[in-house]
Amino acid sequence: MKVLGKNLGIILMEIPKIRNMEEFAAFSGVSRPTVSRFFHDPDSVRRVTREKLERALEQCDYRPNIFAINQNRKLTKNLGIVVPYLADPFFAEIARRIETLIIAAGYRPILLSSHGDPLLESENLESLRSIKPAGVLLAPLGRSSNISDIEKFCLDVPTVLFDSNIEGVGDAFVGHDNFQATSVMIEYLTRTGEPPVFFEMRDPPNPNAGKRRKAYVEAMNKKELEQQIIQIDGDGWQLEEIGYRGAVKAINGKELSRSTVFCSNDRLAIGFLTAAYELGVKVGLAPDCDLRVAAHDNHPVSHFTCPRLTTISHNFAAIAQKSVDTIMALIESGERSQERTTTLFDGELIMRASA
Amino acid sequence: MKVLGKNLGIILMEIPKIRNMEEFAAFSGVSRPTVSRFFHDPDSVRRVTREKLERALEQCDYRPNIFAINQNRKLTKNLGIVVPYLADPFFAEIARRIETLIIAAGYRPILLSSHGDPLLESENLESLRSIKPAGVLLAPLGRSSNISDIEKFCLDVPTVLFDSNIEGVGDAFVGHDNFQATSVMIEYLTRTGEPPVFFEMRDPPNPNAGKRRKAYVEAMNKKELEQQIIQIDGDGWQLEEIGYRGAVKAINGKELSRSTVFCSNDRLAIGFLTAAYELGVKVGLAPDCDLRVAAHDNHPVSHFTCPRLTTISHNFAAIAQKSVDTIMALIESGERSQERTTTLFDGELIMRASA
DNA sequence: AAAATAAATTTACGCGCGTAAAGAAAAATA
DNA sequence: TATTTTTCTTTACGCGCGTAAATTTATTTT
Repeated sequence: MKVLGKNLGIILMEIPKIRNMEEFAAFSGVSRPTVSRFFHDPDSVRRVTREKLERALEQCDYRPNIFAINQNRKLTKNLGIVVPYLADPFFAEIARRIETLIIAAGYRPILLSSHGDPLLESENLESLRSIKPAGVLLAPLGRSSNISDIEKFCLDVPTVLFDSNIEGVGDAFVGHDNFQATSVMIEYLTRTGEPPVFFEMRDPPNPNAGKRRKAYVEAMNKKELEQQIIQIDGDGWQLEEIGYRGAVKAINGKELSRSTVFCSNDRLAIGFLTAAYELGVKVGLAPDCDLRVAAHDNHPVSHFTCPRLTTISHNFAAIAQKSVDTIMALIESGERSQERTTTLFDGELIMRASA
Repeated sequence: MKVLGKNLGIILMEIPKIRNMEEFAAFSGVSRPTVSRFFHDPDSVRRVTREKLERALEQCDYRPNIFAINQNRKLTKNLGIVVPYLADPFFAEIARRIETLIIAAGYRPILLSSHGDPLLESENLESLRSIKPAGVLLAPLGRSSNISDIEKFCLDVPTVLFDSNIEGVGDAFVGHDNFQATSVMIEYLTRTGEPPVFFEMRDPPNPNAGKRRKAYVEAMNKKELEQQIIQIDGDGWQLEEIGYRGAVKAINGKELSRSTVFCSNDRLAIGFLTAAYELGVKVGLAPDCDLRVAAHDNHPVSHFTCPRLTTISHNFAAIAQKSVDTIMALIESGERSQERTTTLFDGELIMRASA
C-alpha cells in the first residue's frame, strides 16, 4: 500500500495520473523547463532539485513522451544497428553484445536485420533516417550492398561500419583481421600436418568471403605452398546445406588434393562435417583420421560439432566495444570524423578436435 | 539528370528541399490536410489528387516526420515483437518470419530481445509502451517472467502471446501443441524401438519445458509405459553445454534405463550428441547403434548434427501467420478481445538418422 | 440543367515538449 | 554585507503534424 504526501493520516490516496510534463512539474513543485533539463541530464540541476524530482517520480510513474522529445531535439538518443542476417547466430551474437553496450551508454538501440536482402538493407537505412538516429552501427551485406545508398546515408548520419568494410564509406570501420586470421590458421595447419585446401562458395552472400580467399592465396604464396581452391555452387544464406552438398561432391569426386580443408566460414564447415560423418570419413587430427577440417568465425555452434571444430575466433568483445566507443565519440564530439579510421582486431586460433 | 517543372528549357533546376508537410503541400499544389490524409491512406483521396501527389513525390523525396505523426495519432503503426533470447536461432527464425509479415501488412516492426533476463523483459515492455505501439507480439520468458508487469502492460496495449503461454494474460495465445508433439514422438519411438527416457534441465530458462515434462508423464502413463526422467543441473541459456555435461554424466554413470532418449529441446540434444560422439557411443536407429536420441523444436541446426536429429518441428509459418493475423484483427477492430483465444498448431515429426 | 453528393480548401487549434530570454531567487565568492 | 555566479521561474514561441468545422469547388445523380 502506498502512502503519498505528508498527510500520513490518510492511508489511501489517489495516485495522481500525470498526463504531461506540465502536470508533473506542478506535482513535483518544480518549473517545467527545469523538469525538461532534468530529464535530459539529471546532473544539470541542483542536488536538492534533483532529489525533489526523484521523490516525485517514485510517487507517480511519469515518463516524458518520446515522440515529443525527439521531434524537438536535433539529436535523438536512438542508435541504429543494422546486420545482414539476424537469423545467423554469428550476427545475433555480435548484435547482442552491441545492444548491451548501447543500453549501458544510455542510448536506445534499434536493431534491424537486412535478412540478406540489399533492398531491405537500403530500406532499413531509410527507415532509420526517419527516426533521426544519433548514429548508426552498420554491418553491410558487402558485395551485394547498394553502395551508393549507403554512401548517401553516411553523408547525413554518423555511421560506423563493422564486420564488413566498404572502402571509404562511413566514418570508421571496426572489424576482424582476416589476413592475420588466415595466416595463423595456415601456419598452424601446415606445422601440425599439411597445408590446407580452401573451401568456399563461388558466389558467397556473406561479407568477408572475398578477403578470406585473397588472404589464403597470399599466405600460401608467401610460404610457397601449392594452392587448391574448391568453389561450390549455391545461393542464399543456407550455408550449412550448401557446404554439405559441396562436401559430398568434393569427397565422392575425390577432388581434394590434400587431406586438410580450410572452410571460408564455420557454417560451411558444419555442413562439411555432416557430409563427412554420413560418408564415413573420419575427421580429426588423431592418427586414424582421414581428414582435417578448420574454418573461420568461432560460430556458437562450432563448439558442438562432431568433432568440435577448429576455427579462428573473432574478438567479439573488442569489436563490439570499439564500435560503440567509436560511434559514441563521434556523437559526443558533434562533428564528423576528419579521417576515416580502420581498426582490425586479431583473431584467436581455437584448437579443437577437427584439426 | 533531373528535370523539374514544366519548364523543360531549363535542364538543371534546384531540387527543392522540402522541410515539412506545409512546403510539400505548396510544392504539389494540394492543401496540407489533404496531403495528411494522403499519407495516412492514399486511397482516401481522389485519383487525380493522388496522382498529383505521387508525381510530386518523385521529384522531391519528402517523408512525413515520424515523430510528429505518432505524437498526434492515438494509434501508431508500430508493432512490437519481444522474444526471450534472440541469439537462439529458434527465436531468430520465428522473429524473422513475423517481421516479414508485419512489414507486408504495412506496419513497422520493433524487435526486442530480453536476452534471457526478466528485468530486461519488463523494461522492453516499458520501452514499447513509450512508443505507443498499435500492438505487441510477445514470447515471454515464461516461468521467470515478471507476470504482474506483463499483465499490467496487456491491460493498456493489445497483446498477443506466442510460443509460451501465460494463462489469462494478453488477448490471445498462439503456439505449438507440446502435448500432441510429445505424444506423436513417444508413439513413434515406441513403435520403432522402445519408449524413451526424458532428458531435461532441472531448472530450465526456456519456456515450454514444464509443459513438455508434463506431456511426457501423461503420455507415458496413458500407454502404461515405465517413465524415467533425467534432470540435469545448469543455469542460463548455454543449453548445448548443459546438455553435453548432463549427457557425459548420464552415459558414464550408466543412468539411462533404456537406450532411447527424448530431450526437452534440440539444443540440449545437440550437446548430448556431442557427448555421445566423444564417448564413442554410436547414435542412430541402425542396428549397430547404441542409442537413439530425439528432441523438440526442429532447431535450424538440428538438420546438420551428427547424426541428423530426429525431432518435432513447430509449424513456424502457421504460428507466425496466426499471431500476426490475430494482432491485426485486434488493432483493426479497435476493441480488446471479449474472450481470450488459444490457438495451438500441431507439430510435425521430422524423422532423421538419430532416431 | 438543377440538385445532391463527394472531395478539397481554408482556418484554426492542439499535441507534449525543446528552448530561448529576462528576471527573480538562491548559493558562492569576495 | 555586498557582489558575483549559479540556478530556477516565468513567459513565450516553435516543432511538424492530426484533426475538426465551415466553406468552396468538383463530380455524380435524377
